[in-house]
Amino acid sequence: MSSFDPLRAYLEARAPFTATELHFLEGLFIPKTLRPREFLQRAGEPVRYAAFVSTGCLRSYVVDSNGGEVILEFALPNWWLGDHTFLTGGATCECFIDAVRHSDLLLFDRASHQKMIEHSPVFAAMYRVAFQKYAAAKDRRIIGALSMTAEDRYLEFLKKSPDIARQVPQRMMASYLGISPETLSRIRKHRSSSGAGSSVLKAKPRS
Amino acid sequence: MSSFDPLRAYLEARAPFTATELHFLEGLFIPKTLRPREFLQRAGEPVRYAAFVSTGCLRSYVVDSNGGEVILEFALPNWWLGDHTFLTGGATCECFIDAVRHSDLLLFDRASHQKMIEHSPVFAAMYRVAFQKYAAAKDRRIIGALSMTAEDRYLEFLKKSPDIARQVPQRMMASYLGISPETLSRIRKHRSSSGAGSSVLKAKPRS
DNA sequence: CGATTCTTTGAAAACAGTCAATCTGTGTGG
DNA sequence: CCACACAGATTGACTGTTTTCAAAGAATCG
Repeated sequence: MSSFDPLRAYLEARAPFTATELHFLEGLFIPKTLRPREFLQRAGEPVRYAAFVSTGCLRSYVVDSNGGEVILEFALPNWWLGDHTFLTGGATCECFIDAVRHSDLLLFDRASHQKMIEHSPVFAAMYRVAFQKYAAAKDRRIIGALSMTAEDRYLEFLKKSPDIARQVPQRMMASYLGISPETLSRIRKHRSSSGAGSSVLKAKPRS
Repeated sequence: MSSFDPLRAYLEARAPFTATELHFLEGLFIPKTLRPREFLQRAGEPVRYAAFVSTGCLRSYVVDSNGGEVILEFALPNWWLGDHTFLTGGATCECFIDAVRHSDLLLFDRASHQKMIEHSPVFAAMYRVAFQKYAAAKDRRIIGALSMTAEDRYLEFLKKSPDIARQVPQRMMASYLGISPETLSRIRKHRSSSGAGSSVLKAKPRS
């Protein structure tokens, strides 16, 4: 029983890694446990690690000019997570990363990541595929943020990420969707009362 | 004088390619010219090509459920452009790509792209760096779309992409920013008349 | 020119945010 | 076990931004 097991399973499910490669890769990851609300990194700190999530749930977020948190992404088991400057060589983190709940991670630094890419073509190919899917998902999120109403974004989120919706507080879901907690609360109320109408918060029953 | 020259210059500026490598790469690209409004691809068509832009200006966009266009990105000379399903193996295009003005492109298909990555480690590394920067830019756009007002998004766009702002119609800029053409027109009017009142980027004496 | 297409403008309505108060559940210490 | 504190969620009233619809005014291109 090793903390590397979840990542080994992840890798083996995606490409035919040899035992030698797996052993090589294992040596480059550093196990780390985070308690709820504990930080992996804060904005402004030097960029150190990115992580593979073995168990738990984390989030990355930035703080905007008004002091509000904007959640960039949530990470569940079998996801990769890091500051978006990690790969491109930025000196300091642009975002905060902390644990939503107790989480087990496997950390790696830039030098290790470089070694993985260079010494394991299989890993390089697999990582490229994962990264490309991730970029396509970002495009879809941009489209949603620019063209959909708050309610439709919420419904799509429930449909596409029910596993995340189940375990993060409503306040964080609102932040991820770019809406205020109050608005999300009203959307939910509207939907639970009036069956399943999609579009608007019409005619409030003024008692 | 070859249509490959702009791409050769792009590559040589970023990594030490050998003459052999360059010649190998050159053979994988197909020159193509697009007139204004001519399509490279339409949503629903099979995924065929992605492109390197030598000259001109293109855009990729999707059509949302209300029939409105949402522009995903503009591409200027020295940019790569393709459907976001190009790299991940989707069968059909999710977006439209057409030329904003007369443009010269170098097309490549998936098989060629695979060859570039596999046979030229230098190209693979360079492409990875470009792609990672591109993904980080997407994150910043998500943050902006979720947390900034229409006016601030417009101002940031002017600051970060003055070259694009100069050559695309206002209507398209609005679509890229996720606001209606009318709202963009009002923002511009408001700014030209009343000096420079902005909600966040106040008093920036740009001489 | 004439025909588009793009931009501007006005008025009304939809949509979402803010502020403030209340309600709910959870966990803590007495 | 209870009382309390605290954070999260809900609700109401209000404000402000953005969209929509409609029409008129530029600009562009064949």
